[in-house]
This record gives sequence, structure tokens and C-alpha cells, in this order.
Amino acid sequence: MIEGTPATSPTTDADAAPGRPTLEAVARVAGVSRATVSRVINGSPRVSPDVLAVVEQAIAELNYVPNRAARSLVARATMSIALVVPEDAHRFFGDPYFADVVQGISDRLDESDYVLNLQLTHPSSPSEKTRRYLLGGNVDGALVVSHHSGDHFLASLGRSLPVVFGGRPLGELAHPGDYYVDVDNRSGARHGVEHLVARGRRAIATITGPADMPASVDRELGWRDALAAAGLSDHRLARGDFTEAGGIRAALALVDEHPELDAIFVASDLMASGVLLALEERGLSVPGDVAVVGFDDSPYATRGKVGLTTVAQPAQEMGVVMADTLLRLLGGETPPRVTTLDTHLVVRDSA
Amino acid sequence: MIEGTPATSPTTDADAAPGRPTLEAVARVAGVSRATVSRVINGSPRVSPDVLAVVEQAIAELNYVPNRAARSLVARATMSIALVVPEDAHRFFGDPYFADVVQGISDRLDESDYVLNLQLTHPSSPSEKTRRYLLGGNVDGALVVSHHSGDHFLASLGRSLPVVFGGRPLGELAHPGDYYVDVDNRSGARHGVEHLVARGRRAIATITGPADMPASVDRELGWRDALAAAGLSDHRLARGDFTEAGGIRAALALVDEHPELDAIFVASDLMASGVLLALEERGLSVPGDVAVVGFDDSPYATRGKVGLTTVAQPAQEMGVVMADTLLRLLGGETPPRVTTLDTHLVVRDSA
DNA sequence: TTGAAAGCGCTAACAT
DNA sequence: ATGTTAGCGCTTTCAA
Repeated sequence: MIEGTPATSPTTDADAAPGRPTLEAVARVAGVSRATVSRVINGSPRVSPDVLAVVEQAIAELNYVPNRAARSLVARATMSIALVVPEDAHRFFGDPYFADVVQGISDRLDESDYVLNLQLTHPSSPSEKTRRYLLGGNVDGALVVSHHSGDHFLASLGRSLPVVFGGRPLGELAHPGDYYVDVDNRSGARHGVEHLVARGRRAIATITGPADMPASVDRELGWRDALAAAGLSDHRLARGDFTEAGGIRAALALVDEHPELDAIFVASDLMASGVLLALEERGLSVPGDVAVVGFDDSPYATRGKVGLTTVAQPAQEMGVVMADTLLRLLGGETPPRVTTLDTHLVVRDSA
Repeated sequence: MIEGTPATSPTTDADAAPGRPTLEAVARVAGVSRATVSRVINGSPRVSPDVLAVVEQAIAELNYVPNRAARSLVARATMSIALVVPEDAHRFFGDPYFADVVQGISDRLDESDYVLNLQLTHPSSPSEKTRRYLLGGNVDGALVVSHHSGDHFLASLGRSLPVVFGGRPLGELAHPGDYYVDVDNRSGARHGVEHLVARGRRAIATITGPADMPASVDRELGWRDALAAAGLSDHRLARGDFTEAGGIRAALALVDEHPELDAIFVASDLMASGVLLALEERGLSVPGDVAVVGFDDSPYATRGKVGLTTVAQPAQEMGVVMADTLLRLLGGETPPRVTTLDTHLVVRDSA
């Protein structure tokens, strides 16, 4: 089905098979042994310049491409890694953060010989097929990208396979040997809140994400850190769910219960976007009445009328580092088990 | 080699290798030949019930999983298909439409033995690596998901490999033999505009997408169809870019240039979301002053204060059908070259 | 119905 | 520096 044009066939053999050229065909054309061709392909230094030229010529001529399966079989490596996404598709694809992470992963992998196998799985329990796939030696390693990490199978996957997590695995699901790259959510949040304090705000509330997500927990901790350091009260808290609608609900609840609040630190830009809507609804000006600081520096930060001051996290770099860490692991190196990426504050209008 | 825990080893051989069990190991345990085990694995009917039971028992006992590479080598099939995404990552991941398509693809593929290789490429020219990958026999087929399809390499990919496109390849880039699944953008748009007409609107403008996207072109055509049928003028048109900001700009330009307009048919919900913002900015009420109909029925349709009346397209089904078509192609069947999915109008507040 | 044997395309000792 | 030779784990004729 993938017939190419026969083009040039310098050999005298009568057997010209129709399929893709094999290493053996190259060897024949170049007039050398298969081992030599193999050496050329794998960049061995033990090849004389002239032979190398001849072989490369033959390769080009035949448009030869090594057969991955054959190579994998003998090398006992699949040269492919899994991108495990234990999230609802909308959740995942709708989040600019993931877009950046995946782009970073893809970019880094482009420089390698590995390919990416996409595994969309149910958040709380990967399918039997996925499990078998991951454990069945079909990939050399895996990258797990998710906010959740609430699943035991994935949490323990690192014991059977080289795995790098995006974001710190949470609590009991974390294993001492886990590799992961995370952003410094806690200090990022702290800086965001400190900015609020520096702006003279004193009644600073927060809207967190779900309690089962490490990022939520850490950002909440950072909020408390800053308040404690400034001697401020940390009793104004509402829990959101990282959606815009959730942000609206939480903000409404917050202003109703704590009418005195003069600032809100929101754990994500998407929720902050909802907060802005809710505040407008209540006739509260931003940053006049209430200052708002978000988290992510996603496209949502600049979507509304008032630019969102937010804590930027290097999502794409996160992807790059994740891929890089796994690649080094697969290469037999010993990369750092934990990499923590820095955040930085982006000041716009809202605070 | 150092012996691990012997566990169960009914054989008398002294050579227990430590790696994953091979088919041969299963054969030994079951006391049959490798050929028989192979038959069992591949569901051959030529196996007696008792032997089958014994072999299955052995497989379960050893937790045997066939080696993909070995299988691919002999079967001359990789059992993997490429998901080619010639879009900017943000564009792609930020679009709920793609989320659904990919989910659909993934769902359908989960029922097969194929895995998905993610290929993020530059919209206008896939990297050399991607080209070699796709053409080098590394995948059995490819699924191209994009709004664009402005690239020649991808457009002609179908000649070297079974390929199914998501969305009709445009104009000169289309090849007679191409397989694709598309939604009926033209009639969908027409119905949307007809709804506007039925609501008594007469000065109906449109905001289109980029001219190089088939979906844009078709929706514009549908808009014209409806206007022509109603004897209305089709001179109120602004070109957008399928982004929210673009929708805002286009809407602003439209109301300034055609203050008399009483309705806008917008080629995507995301842009329509921007349109709603722009209209509010100008103090125009929806649907009071201006009625708005979007396209997609994405989450954006219900995000704002006023629910968006929109033309729903079955994005997830599109993914399923794409995958299904490719699978049938790979299976030697002859599925329809073109599948056109229906749209339907979802009436909310905006029109 | 079952087994024996011959590869699929490649790499990696081991010779030379 | 280059060639020879064994497989990697599986499927598949061909016999029995």
C-alpha cells in the first residue's frame, strides 16, 4: 500500500522485493556488510571515511529508513514514551496551562528519537487497556500530566517504569522515589499576597482550588504564609474548583460573608476571571474596592476589561523539564528527583 | 545470572531468565509448542478447548504480554497511528472543539489495538522529523486534525499512507482520493441564519473565520444561502480569526460601519463570546438590539450572562468517525471517502 | 489439532 | 576497520 517508485536499482539481483528497502539492500548497493551499514546508521566511529561516504550515498539513493520494530526488538527499547492524561478531555484541553506543558514536552522530545503516545484516561482509574499498555513494556517511560494525581495505579506506576510527574504527587500517593517537576506554588502564592499587603490591603481573602490537588494546597499555604508574616487574619477563605463558574460562586459567597474584604488572592486565572465578573455584579470596583491577584498568567489574565495581576508559572518550561528529566533517566543518567520551577509576579491592573 | 525467587517453575530447565516472560516461556509452562500459544493469543479457532484452557492458564500465571516489536516486525504493521496536529498548541488545546474530537478519536481507538502517536507540528510546514516519521513506516495510518490544512505535505500525505482528515481539505490542496469527515457547515450556517430571519431580523451581518479554512468558507456560504433565499442583503461582513479578541474587533467594526444591523451570525462561539462583550461595550442589548447566533455549541456558549443561540456540531462524533474510518481502511474495508455529519441549532437567549 | 522450522530487519559480539 | 554469525520474540507455512 505504501509503494514507492522503484527508481534506481543498480543491483543485478533478480529478486528486487517491492517493499521498503532494508538495511541489507543498502549493504548490497554499497558493497559492504550489514554490520557496516548498521555502524554507519548508529554513528559508530569505527568506519573509514570512504566507506562511510559510500554507505551514506546508498542510504540516500534508496531512501532508506531503519525499521523501528526490528530495532526495538533487538534493542529491547521501544523508543516511545507515554503521555498520560488522567483528566477529563475538556478539563485538559480547555486549560492553557496544559497546552503549554504539552508543547514543552513535544518540543523537547522533538530533539530526541522518542515519540509520544497519548493516553487519555479516566481521572480516578485508568482503563485496563491503559494499565496493560503502560505495564506491558510498550513504552520506555511515562509522563503523567495532571492536576489531580488522585489515582493509586498512577501513583505507583513509578515503581514499574521510569515516570516523571508534572506537579508533586499528593500526600499518601507520593512515593519517596518519585520523579517530578513542580512549580513553587507556595512561594509564588506568598509573593502574590505580599504584593497585596504592600499595596496596603489588610482584609485579604483567598479562593482555593479543590483540596485534592497539590497546587491548591500549596497556594493556600503560601497565602497563609504571607498573612502570618504580616500579622493578618487568614479566616477569609472560600473553596473553588478551578472553573470560572466556581470562581463566581466563591467570590459571591466571600463578599457576602466578609463585606469588609479589600483583596482576594485567587488560585487560578480562570477562577479570577469569574471573580472579576462577580465583583462587577456586586458593584464593587477592581482594584478600587477589591484588589485581585490570580495565578497562572494564562490568556484569561488579559481577556477582560481589567488586566489581571497574576503569579506567572512557567508551564512550557515545565513540559521541557519533565521530558528532559525522563530522557536523562532513560539514558541512564541520574537527574534530580525533584525540580522546582520559579514563578514570578506579573503586575497589571487588578492589584 | 542470579536466580530470583523460583516461585512456580514446573519445568526442569535451569535457565529461568529474569526479564518479562516470552511466548516461549508460556509454551514451556503449558507444555505445548510456541505455535500453539501464538494461535491462542491470536484467537485462532484451530485450538482444542482443553489446550486452550491450559495455555490461557499459563498466560495468566506468568502475566504474559506479547512483545509489540516482535509482533510488528513479522506482521509488518506498527499498530499505531499518528494524530497530526498542524496547529499552534494554544490554538489547538484552547479550542473545546478539538478537545471533543480528540476525545472521540481516543474513545474509538480504545476499542482497537492501535495506539495514538501525537505529532504536534508547525501549521505551515511539518518538521523534517515529522515527515520522516510519517513516511518512514512508523505508523500504519494518520489522522490529521486541523482547521487549516494549508500545507502541501499533509495534503498529499494521503498518497503515501492511509489518512483521514478532520474537515474537508481545501481547494487545490484537496485530492480526489482523500478520506475525510466533515460537518455540514454550510447548511448548519444556513439554518442558523434562517432562525434569525424567522425571528424577524432583516439586517443580518456575519463574522467569518480566516479565508483559508474550509469551515470559514462554508459557513459564510451558508449565511449567503439563507440571505439569498430570504431576499436579504449580504453586504455586512467582517472577517475574524476564530479568537475572542478577533470577535470583539470584528463586532466593533461591524456596528460602526452598519449601525442598522439587527443580527450577527458569528462563525464560532469563541468569537461570538467576544461579540457579546463588544455589543455590551457599545450599549447594545442582546437579543433586543442585536440578535446573535454562534457556531459550535462549545462551553463558551453558556459562559456569559446571556446564553448563546448556536449551531451545534458533533465534534466528538467527528473524532469517532475519523478513527473508525481509518480503522476500517487499515482493516482492508472500503469505508465512505467522505462522511458529513449533521449540525443542529441550539436556541438559547441570544437569538 | 499440533509441532517444527524458517524467517521478519536489525544489532552486537566475536573474528579477522 | 570490516565481515560473520547469532539471535531479539513473534507469526506462519508446511508436515504430521
